[in-house]
Amino acid sequence: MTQDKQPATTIITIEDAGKHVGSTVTIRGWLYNQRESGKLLFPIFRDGTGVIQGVVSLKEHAEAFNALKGLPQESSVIVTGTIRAEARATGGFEMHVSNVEVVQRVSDSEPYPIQLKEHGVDFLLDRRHLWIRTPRQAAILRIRAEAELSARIYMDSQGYTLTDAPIFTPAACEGTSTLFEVNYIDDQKAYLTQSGQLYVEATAAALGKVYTFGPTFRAEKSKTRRHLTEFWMLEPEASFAHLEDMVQLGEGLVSAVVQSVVKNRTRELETIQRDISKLEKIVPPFPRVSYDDAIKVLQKAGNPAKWGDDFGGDEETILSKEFEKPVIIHRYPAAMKAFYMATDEQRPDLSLSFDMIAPEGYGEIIGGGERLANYDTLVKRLREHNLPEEAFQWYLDLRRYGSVPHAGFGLGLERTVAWICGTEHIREVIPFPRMLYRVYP
RNA sequence: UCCCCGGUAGCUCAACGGUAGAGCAUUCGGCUGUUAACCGAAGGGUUGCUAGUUCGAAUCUAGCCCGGGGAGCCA
Repeated sequence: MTQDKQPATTIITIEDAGKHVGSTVTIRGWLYNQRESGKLLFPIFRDGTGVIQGVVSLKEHAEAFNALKGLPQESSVIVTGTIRAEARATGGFEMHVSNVEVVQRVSDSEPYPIQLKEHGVDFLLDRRHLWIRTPRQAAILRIRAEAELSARIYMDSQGYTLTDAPIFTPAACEGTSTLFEVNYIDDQKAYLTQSGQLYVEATAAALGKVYTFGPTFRAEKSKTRRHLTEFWMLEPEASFAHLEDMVQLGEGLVSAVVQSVVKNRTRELETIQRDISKLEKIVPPFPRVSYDDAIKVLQKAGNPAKWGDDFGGDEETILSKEFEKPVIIHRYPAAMKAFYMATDEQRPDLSLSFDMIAPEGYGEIIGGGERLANYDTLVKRLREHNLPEEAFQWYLDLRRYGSVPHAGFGLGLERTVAWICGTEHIREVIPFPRMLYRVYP
């Protein structure tokens, strides 16, 4: 390793440029774009924290001018100059460049493929490793990071302990979704987890209030803007908790995440031109609608839904359009929910379940509810769902040894962040999306 | 798995039965305040693949491949 050359001036990040007006400073980054006007150049630099326009004249700084003239896009540079407030520059500041060190010059014969104009989705996804350099994508990834951080801070503040769930699992957690099968050691088969839920039920019985936060895999052949084959899920579980406890935790969590992004990532929200006023309204309580009532709302809106139907994208969109906040739909028919869901004592045809539907048509971001605590009922359900009982013996142990009422939910990180960012597609909110028919790069 | 839509220059698209084009990008030239700068010039194509219809196919037909959106399923 060779030591970087130490410039004589202070090294700053572009996001802090405004604090250095009048000073001569150094920025380390990349040439994002450049315009020419005779003996003036207007390079735009980016460093990951933002972009800033530079200006350099041949007359004043011939060496810097010649270093930048014709320099291909995305060449890496260390530039030194004076920061000035400048209304004509986007961002309000610009750097009068006096010195340029080219770290790596991009080849003229292989120019940087991503231009500042529009590209097709396929083209961009094939170059996702470069696409994330654009200001919009970088801002989205910072918002995702804020969402993850604030979610963990909130969960811990509520007394929940993070207990990581395994990625390799012996069998289906729910039996409904398609699993990725992998070869384990010595001809054994294992499956990539499709939910940490069963494991978090075990850790809840050990630690009380817990959650898991990690990747989840679904081999569903879903080709929509709301689906990934690999996505991140936060799953709380609490012993002695009931449906209403989880509804309150869910709205508290979602509100905390949204408000943290609004507060700490304002600049990024502006970069992606998100309407912040819509996010500021996301505070508890969220509207609650029973499944029974949701059917009535749908029928009123002219939707052909009838009792017993599950909600698809259209139905979710109709329901979410009724409110400015996420809406909680609770007590779905038991028949459409997973085998481990508890039922309502008053109405055995209903499950003690809830979904949270994001506003603006972003779909279900939370699904959860109260779990079946009774051993005999659970065994009966396993058989009804044709699930391999051997693989679930450890899970049944949780009902053999001190079973208690407990509840939890799963929050889909990408759908939540896609809604917060207002992105067209969920693939933009994860650094390297894994989708049906796409595992590159 | 099913249903729709698409595949033409590096990129975004036009041409819809009669010699394959534009803008951007690239290269060269011009310009001292540009905002996806602008002006001028040049290079750049086996129209996804394979058959077929036709005097003639980017264009019509069939099959296949690849991608996008949606349904089902789900976060």
